[in-house]
Amino acid sequence: MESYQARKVEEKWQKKWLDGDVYKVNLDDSAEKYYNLVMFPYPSGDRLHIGHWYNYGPADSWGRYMKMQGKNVFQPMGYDSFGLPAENYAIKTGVHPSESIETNTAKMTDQMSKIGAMWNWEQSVKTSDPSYYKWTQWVFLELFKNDLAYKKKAPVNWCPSCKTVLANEQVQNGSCERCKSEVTKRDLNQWFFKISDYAEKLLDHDGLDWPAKTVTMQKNWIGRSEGCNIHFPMEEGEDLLSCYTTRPDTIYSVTFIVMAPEHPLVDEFVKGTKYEAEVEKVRKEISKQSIIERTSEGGKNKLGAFLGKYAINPVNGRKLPVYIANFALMYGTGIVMADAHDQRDFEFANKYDIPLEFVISEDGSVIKPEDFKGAYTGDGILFNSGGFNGMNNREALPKIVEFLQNSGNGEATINYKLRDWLISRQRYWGAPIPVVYDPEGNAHPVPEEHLPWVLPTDVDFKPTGESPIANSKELVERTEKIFGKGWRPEVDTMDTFMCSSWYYLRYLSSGDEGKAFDKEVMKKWMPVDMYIGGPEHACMHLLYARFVNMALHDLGHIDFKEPFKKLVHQGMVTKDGAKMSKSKGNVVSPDSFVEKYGSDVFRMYLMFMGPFTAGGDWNDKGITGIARFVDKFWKMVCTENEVKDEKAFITAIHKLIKKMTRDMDNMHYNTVIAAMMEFLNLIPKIGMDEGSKKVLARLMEPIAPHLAEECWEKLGCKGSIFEAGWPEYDEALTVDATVRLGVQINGKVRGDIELAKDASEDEAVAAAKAVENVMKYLVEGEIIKVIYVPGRILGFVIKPN
RNA sequence: GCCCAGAUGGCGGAAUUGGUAGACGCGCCAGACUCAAAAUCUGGUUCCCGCAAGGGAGUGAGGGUUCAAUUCCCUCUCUGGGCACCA
Repeated sequence: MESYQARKVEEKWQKKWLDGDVYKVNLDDSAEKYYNLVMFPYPSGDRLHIGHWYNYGPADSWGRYMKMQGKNVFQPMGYDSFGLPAENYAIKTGVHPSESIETNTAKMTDQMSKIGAMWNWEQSVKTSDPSYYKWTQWVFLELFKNDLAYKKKAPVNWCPSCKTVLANEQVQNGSCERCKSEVTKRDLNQWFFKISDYAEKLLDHDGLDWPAKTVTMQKNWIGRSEGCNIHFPMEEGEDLLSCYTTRPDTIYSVTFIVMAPEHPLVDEFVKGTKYEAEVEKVRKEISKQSIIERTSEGGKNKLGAFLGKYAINPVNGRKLPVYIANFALMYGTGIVMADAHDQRDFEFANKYDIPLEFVISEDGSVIKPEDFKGAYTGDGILFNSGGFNGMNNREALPKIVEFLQNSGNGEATINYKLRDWLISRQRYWGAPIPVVYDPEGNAHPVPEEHLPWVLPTDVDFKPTGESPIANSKELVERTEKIFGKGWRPEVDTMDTFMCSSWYYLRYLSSGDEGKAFDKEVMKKWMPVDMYIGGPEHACMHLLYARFVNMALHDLGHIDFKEPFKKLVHQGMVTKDGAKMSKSKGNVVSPDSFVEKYGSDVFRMYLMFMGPFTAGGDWNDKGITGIARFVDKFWKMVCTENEVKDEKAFITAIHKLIKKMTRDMDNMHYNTVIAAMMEFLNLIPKIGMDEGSKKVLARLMEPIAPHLAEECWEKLGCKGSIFEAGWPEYDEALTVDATVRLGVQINGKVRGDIELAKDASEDEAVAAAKAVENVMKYLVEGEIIKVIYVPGRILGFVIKPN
């Protein structure tokens, strides 16, 4: 018998699928909709790597499983084609990105079709197409017009290698998320989105079926903290220093104040005084510190300077010297009350000889900082705290807030770590920010009729740190022609995360150039039912997309708040337990394996390696097991066979459907495949029924689509396998007539017995006593307890004689 | 430092609500076919003792609850991920 010819078969079906309309979607179909979305790739010139396959293969299997259940599945695919990868590739090869994007996406589309996935290419998008970024610009303008976008001069993250600014989310451990270079700070005039306005809404994940870990990561990133602003009057003058604290219970211990070096009041305080020179010097030193030095690692090196001013503690009148300090950030109010109950303050005070006082101790007895090596950060009983003496500090906390509030010296406040989203980029290959400036320098939106506000081509796109399109004559001429002499265009482009924050809506427009998206179609199709992609996007893309979606909702454009109902992250494929990387030289390239075994086998082996969300370890030889299985399956279909044991066969097939259904529901593809293997191993014993071959083919459809179709055809079936759908099982038929169960004596297995599934305890005990090895132990003592769990276990507890 | 996830044979990994640990696959061993090899097929394969029947140990380490623990509780070690001077 001929072995399964994977390549020939797959080529045949891929052609049929591309030419036919089985996989085309009718968005108006009345069947239950299912929006199955995978994070789209950026197009590179390279072949698909194993990560692509691990993402797209199993995701397609999920879509097929939904389609087998009769749902109208929408499974689009497109390209995140603006951005650094495409631009860097263009710089390297000298080919203009707009050209390389065309060739690379065409190549990639071809490869992705060879996975044998049912992508809806008719609804594809490319974020760098003017017909797409026209609407990205429209979204920007909607935010701008509604006060959710603004331009501001601020110290921002700068990547010296990428020569552009980065959003906070793109800085990881002080390094650029993309190129790993160390990020520095620069004062620049940049565009921001007010994502911080949405902090509270973004914290709410109710109704979302997301991994708990991702939700936690977003919550930590947003960083809500409840505290209190306390106002300290200056010794001289009218200024009030407002300090944010989560520990108002330590207010009586405050002995000094620290301010962020960037705080605008610092200049006011030292200008023209004898402290100015020293403060300037220290500030310069701090500004030279990298983010890492100033934050995590620099924790040991406290640095600051006295401003020559004093504030007054409103609760006890103490005179508090005011300092700048490197550890004080522009978070909260940028001013911090400092005391001996905080480790950082404690270290700073020791370095600069500032007095310290405790107000909390374990039992309320008076303790002195001089007797301690570090801060007292624990809880306890208050002392030297006016009317709050003797109280537990945590119980006193709300009362102190109330006291401050009543005396006008403070109020409860909530702070978030989430900062506004910086979207300007000083790079060429991105959507131009659709803003122009009048001769006075005021920003104006480019009216919608002039969208797309196209990216000029008459520039050198190599990054210099200045925006490349600043040198475009065409852009300036265009601006002056439309708006008048002296008007100037914005020359920064948008963060590509902006492009990808709404693409799932654009897919549903079917490329309509007249509007961003179709309200009616969206009403039916959104939110996305299943979103599959890497966990690295937890605090970037997934946060931005939720924000943009919520903003569009609040502006009345769409009627759903959350874009992604269910989210799943695929795991990582490793080689010998290690991350694959070019530098380690342990990268597995899919091509040769796909060439040799076919796409079904390759996809199935990836799914077989481990649970989808956990990933797995690639083994060059392991894939042969799947190849053998596919061949075995094909031969089983081609061989005439008959059932040898009717009862056992029926039970086995119903059990198989049940197990595969349950494991498919949970994306446990590894055990789905194992179940089918087990069934095939059973056939020599129980036989195989001709009619049931069709059932097996249907079960294989999601995980090995080419093979399934070929078998379907071979078995003489007409029409799409999807019309037959996913097989159903009868629960009553999944139960074996007899069960084998272990017999335990004092917790140790001493034998096993075969019983009718509903055997009584007496029958079970009788059967057990017939087992010689069981009896051997039973006679050694007196049975004091029998545990019988039908179908599971029979246990004896005996007391030795 | 804080938070989360995990640790099971030579390897990847299975194990409904606590109920015969090691499914399935790789690898390995033996056999069949072959002049031979590959491919394929059959059997075996957690470790230790034993010809076998069987016994002992065993799911990162140590304790606990239970007739029974990979599963529940406590302590610890290691690995991966995230956050990190956020007052």
